Amino acid sequence: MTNGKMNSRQKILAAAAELAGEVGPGHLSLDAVAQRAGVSKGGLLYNFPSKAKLLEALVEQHLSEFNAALEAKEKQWEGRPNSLGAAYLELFVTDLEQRQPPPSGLLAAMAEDPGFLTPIKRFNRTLLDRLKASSRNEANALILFLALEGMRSLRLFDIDVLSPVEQDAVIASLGATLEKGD
Amino acid sequence: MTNGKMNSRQKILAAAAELAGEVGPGHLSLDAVAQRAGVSKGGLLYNFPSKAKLLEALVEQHLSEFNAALEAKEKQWEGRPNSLGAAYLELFVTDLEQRQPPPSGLLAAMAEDPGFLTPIKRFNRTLLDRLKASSRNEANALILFLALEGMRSLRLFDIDVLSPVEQDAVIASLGATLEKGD
DNA sequence: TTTACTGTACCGTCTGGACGGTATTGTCAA
DNA sequence: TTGACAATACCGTCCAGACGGTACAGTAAA
Repeated sequence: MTNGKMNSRQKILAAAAELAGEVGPGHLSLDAVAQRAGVSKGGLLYNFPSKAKLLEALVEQHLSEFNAALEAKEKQWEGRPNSLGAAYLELFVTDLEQRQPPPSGLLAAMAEDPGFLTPIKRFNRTLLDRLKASSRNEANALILFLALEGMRSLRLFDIDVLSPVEQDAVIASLGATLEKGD
Repeated sequence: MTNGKMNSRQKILAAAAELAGEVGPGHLSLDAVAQRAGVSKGGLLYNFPSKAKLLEALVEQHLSEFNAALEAKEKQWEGRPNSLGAAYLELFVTDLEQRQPPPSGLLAAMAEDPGFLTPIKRFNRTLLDRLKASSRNEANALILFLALEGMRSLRLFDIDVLSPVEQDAVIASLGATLEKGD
């Protein structure tokens, strides 16, 4: 489990995500990733046989990290009504507090081929279904989902226009709707 | 205004947006754009001296088209409270009905350099300010903005997960909030 | 004569990826 | 215990092609 391979893969993935943010999503090159990861190009291609596989892994990693964080938050709200909605909302709050850098790896994958985002589509669909199932008011579940998706995309593009005060207002308002039992 | 230059420019812009959707945002090449537009490469570079200028124009075009459409809708709702919010919402409805293709040009610009999106940031900020000003409930204005932004980004990435029924529910719910005078 | 191109040739650079090595560790029969 | 070989995890180099951009001569309309 804790073999050398894991380590190299992780370093490469991290380097790729980091570089994507620096050079622009469409300018991620294998050479640069290898260099940043402290690995030769041959080594990179050993771990990821093609650029496509690397980008695919970048999307997968983002998804699994997001999912893990969401499940962790959900446990904290266990039992309460609409724990998923609360967890999803809470995840955003902590993300904002911790000033997480935007997941530029996603943009790099999309620049290469939007098809790389289909796993995200699937994930979002099941997330939305679960959100609807655990809420009494369907429209509110949809709007919660969309509003957070909106914030997410604004941050992803680095064109976030909401002030911290406004962000708090949005979160408070969505949270209030949640607590009314919807 | 309707001189020959405009025509070539328009053809090039249209070809670029079209191609970006076909080959992927990060694979837009000047050669291919020129060919698609029925223009020589020299001609393309005569109209847009560099790739950066072309992408810049792509973003500008999108913005001005969006703005024009929004102003047109706003006139229809003139006088009524929160006419801007209603217009913005309505714009989405007609966009959905007409099954407008996603503006892939934006993605191509972003793939090259996210900085190309700063005009959109400015636009969004003023839009949000106006939305807040014309609404009595600030939080509702923010959520309207974000929810529509969410739908927009999902469509942009072509990972829209909402069924038509769900879309209608969202629009109806946002519209109802609007009519309550918020 | 100017404007708005066309057409072609070309240059320098970057990129994905193939390929042939190599060091280390593991396996296993004699 | 040892010698033969195999698998793992890389390294370093090379290359064909694509790309942005330049240069320049020609042309047809206004």
